[in-house]
Amino acid sequence: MLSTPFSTATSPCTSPPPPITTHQPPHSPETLASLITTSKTIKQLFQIHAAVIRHGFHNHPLVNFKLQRSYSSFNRLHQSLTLFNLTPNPNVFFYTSIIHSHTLHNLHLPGIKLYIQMISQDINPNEFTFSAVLKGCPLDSGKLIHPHVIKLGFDRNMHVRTALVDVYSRSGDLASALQLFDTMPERSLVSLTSMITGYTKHGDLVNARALFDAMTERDAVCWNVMIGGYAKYGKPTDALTLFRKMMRAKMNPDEVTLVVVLSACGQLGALESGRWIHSYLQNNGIHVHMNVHLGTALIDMYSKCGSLKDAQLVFNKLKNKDVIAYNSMITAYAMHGLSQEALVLFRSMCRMHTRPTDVSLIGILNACAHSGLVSIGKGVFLSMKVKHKTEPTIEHYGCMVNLLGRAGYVEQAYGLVKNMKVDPDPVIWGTLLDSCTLHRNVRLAEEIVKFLVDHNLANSGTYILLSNLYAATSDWAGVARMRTMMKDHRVYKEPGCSSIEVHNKVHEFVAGDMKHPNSEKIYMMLDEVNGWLKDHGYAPQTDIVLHDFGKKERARSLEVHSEKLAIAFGLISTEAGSTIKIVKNLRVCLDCHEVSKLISKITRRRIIVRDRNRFHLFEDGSCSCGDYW
DNA sequence: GTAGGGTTAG
Repeated sequence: MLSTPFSTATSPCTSPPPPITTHQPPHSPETLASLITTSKTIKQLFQIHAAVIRHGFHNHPLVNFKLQRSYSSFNRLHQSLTLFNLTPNPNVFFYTSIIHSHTLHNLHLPGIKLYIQMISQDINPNEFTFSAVLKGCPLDSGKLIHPHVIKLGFDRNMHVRTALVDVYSRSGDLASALQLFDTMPERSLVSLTSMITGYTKHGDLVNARALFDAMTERDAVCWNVMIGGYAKYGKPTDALTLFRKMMRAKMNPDEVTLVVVLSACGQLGALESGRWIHSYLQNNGIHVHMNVHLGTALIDMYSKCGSLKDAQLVFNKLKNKDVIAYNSMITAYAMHGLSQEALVLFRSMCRMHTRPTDVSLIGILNACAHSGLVSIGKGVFLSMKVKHKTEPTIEHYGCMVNLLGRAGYVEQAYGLVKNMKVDPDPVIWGTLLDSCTLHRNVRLAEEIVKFLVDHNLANSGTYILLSNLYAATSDWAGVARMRTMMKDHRVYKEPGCSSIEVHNKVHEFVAGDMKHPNSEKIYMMLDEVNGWLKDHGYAPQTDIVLHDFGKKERARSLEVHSEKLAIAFGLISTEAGSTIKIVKNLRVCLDCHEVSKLISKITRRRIIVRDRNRFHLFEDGSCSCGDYW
């Protein structure tokens, strides 16, 4: 235990201060001030602070100021604030610095309170103060401070103006942001980046890209914003394309670039590209195990690309694991159906005094859902409030509804939805209807759909799910009714889409796709596969199709599900015996699941499919999900 | 002596 100058201000310091090598008289305020600035560890700072007190310089303005700043830079905001409060008549420097420290810790409201305190003490803020208080501050506070900026004439200052642009653009008031941006005395790289960030944060990638393309100079930060924008808004292919452009432009990627690119790789299931980044890190002397951001991004990428082993390797080597790193690994186990491993890791995380967050609990509940661990899941859910001090959110309820519904307790799940403290959302109704389909519970499904329609809560998913249920029970008249209703309400089914990465390139397929350059060969392969399946006595399952086709046509439409096209392409374009990895946007359908099992047996290939919810590893005729998904 | 833009988990 370190003795700090705060707890033992008058007790002797146990270790001597570092040797003094300047020609300043020993322990002059100037020497101490420069020692504070150069201290490398919090321990050194404590020692110097003790020396300051011993020599009676604790009221020296410069020394005091530097101590305040240093504590803050070592993440000791509390100590920094104590010093500030002990400072008699703090001037604008003290105020600006302590406000900035709060801002950096995302404590905007206390920062704004200090700003108000400063004004009430008749200390005039300057351009530095405004930059500090506006950085990252919420829109309503920003709007209150904006007139002060104008009144004191700092709105032409580059830093202050940029901070204002940032306040508005971050909060989505892009019109105000743009107005401030367009009337700037001059644009800077930073102000442009802030504007681009505003666009990307609100999904306007087109305007963001237009500004980005028009830039005359670019640094890593603005590349990161643009690439990250694509990654976040479901355009991972564009993110990777832009990243390659960045490399061609000889701009060195930094840690943030690689984190967002890894996220894009994960979304795409682009393992080869992800591995390339991992090698890049190793070749450039970046120690992944020392960097929790990159480590976590790699865990997430490997897990989403189906390489759980690699995710575990990175996780095990990772030093200073934080809750996000744990959550990534717990989620990885859950997605791969390894529920016990997820639970074990969760418990060991709690033992290491890392407090679980709502995401950890979502991970655990999903892990239970993927293995039908009903009573464990119920236990976790009930303990959330007491043990983990977390109020269940709609997402936790969603997990529980999924867990109960999948396991066959559909009525219990419905009861939970009716009695929960939060308003049900379309996702939770969808989950419930999905369970009705799985367990062929037409009566409850119709009751739910009637409720949704009566309360104006029905959406495209509602009709699709009920339609699937009618199809599953061969009620083709019901399917037809749904189709008419969907046409009347102009709702369309989200098209199924599967992708596969071959030789560093991602190929996408939608159902019945003929657009791929190798289409002819793919369909020939598919015919061959269908022949094998027939030889193995497989009859296509015709009950999950949405369309009211005749039996033969229904079989035909199943044959060309996007997933089968991707597998067929994988079979013709990868080495015999190698693993085929598919990523798809919807859940695996029953027929594709059966077919994948058989193909894995017939071709002796491992097939890994990542669907909307989890992984399926098909090997030698069976699936890692144990047919429970 | 004080200032503006970017990061990971569901």
